[in-house]
Amino acid sequence: MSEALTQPRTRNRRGEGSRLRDEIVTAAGELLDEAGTDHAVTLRAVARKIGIAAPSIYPHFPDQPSIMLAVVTRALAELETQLKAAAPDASAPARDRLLAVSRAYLAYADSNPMRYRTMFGGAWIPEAGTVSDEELLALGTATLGFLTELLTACVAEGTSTSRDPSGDAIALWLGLHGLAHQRASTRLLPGPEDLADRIITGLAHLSTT
Amino acid sequence: MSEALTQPRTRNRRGEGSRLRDEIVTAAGELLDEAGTDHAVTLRAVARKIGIAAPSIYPHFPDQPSIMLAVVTRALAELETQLKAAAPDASAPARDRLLAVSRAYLAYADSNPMRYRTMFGGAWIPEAGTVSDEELLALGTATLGFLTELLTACVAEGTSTSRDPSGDAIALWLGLHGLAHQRASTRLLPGPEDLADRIITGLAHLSTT
DNA sequence: TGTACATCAGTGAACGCGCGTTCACTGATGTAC
DNA sequence: TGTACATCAGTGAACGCGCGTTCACTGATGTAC
Repeated sequence: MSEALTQPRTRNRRGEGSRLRDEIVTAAGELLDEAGTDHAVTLRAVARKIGIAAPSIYPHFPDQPSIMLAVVTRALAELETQLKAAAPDASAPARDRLLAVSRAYLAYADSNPMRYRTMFGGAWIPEAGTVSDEELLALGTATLGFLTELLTACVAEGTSTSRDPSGDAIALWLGLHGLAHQRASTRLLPGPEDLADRIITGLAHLSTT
Repeated sequence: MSEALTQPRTRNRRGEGSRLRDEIVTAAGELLDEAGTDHAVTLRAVARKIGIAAPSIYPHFPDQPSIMLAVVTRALAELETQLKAAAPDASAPARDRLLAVSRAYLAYADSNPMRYRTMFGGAWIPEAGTVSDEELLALGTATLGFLTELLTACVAEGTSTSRDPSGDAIALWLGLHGLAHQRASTRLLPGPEDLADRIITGLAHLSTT
């Protein structure tokens, strides 16, 4: 009674039952953002948030970790979209594109700190082997591929002195990840204003001009 | 009965009650390492592991987060000790000392992945304001100070071209953190063999010779 | 067009479990006299 | 030296709670005839 203040939820029409799946993933993501810990994302809490009975989740997800996996999968897709949107078109200098994408990566983490931590924090990784390592790796590969591509273009353009763009792209990603994760964890340790650019130029061997 | 297979634990003598405090912190750290998630570190699990009754924890810790704080505080002290132990004495070139300490940092994370994630993962941060931000910051400052000192020495020695050693020390720490955290989270994404050295030299502006 | 029926989307009550926390307690140990 | 007593270290039973999960179910909706 106390939680039925919202209207009793009109059920989905036949054939549209899978809409609930989306609602579950959305609600789980919101709980994560609000509470700042995956402790809060319980089956019952998700159900409560949507306004359904807890058992209604079972037709869509076998257990809690698989909900988390869906949240992370969606978040990674979001991140990729935002990175692509932030990149100027290919006519712009590769150096500018790499900087823009790197900054967009940090911006994503800044505006979705809890989600970011969950995506790359490893804490959500399913207990049992419900998700294969390969699957996990594939999730993060798109972003890395993007950075590799841009760094290679910088080298071709002459604005990066990297002698191993694919290896250095990993180093760059790790540097971005370090900064993003630290900022997503605490707001302390501000560092100099151009900290992000130092990390990017340092690891991508970019020219400083 | 099933868990009283170990002998019934001789109680501490008078005045030595605070030994139990140490045992609690140790047990919590072990649970963390074994389970790989702070979900496993419950008051009851800790008590079970030591072989005491759950309420016996209360004279030593008011709640679970304060146990986690003690675990993290101890782990940071351990890390600091290992970094100091890994540094050659001051007669060695500063560049060698910085590399040795940076590698020791990564080695610590590699051999204590779960503990590392907990230390810097932010997930253990107490819900309420039981610990001040300043306190948290102070915990991590020792390591950073160490890096700053060494990087400054490299500049003086001429093996680093950094123009802002304290700012670049933060960048270096963040780079190390990114790699350490990633490795502590999954064993995937191996990258090139000299990945660590690329990050260190890139961010510390070290000479490559 | 009407109607019986299968299916789909979701419910509500109930279970057993481990948790944090409380309470009154016990029994060994050191200390004051 | 002996003994009464305060204190300290830790116990064991009990509570209420939210959790995951099961089960039999309900009622609307589309479909076959």
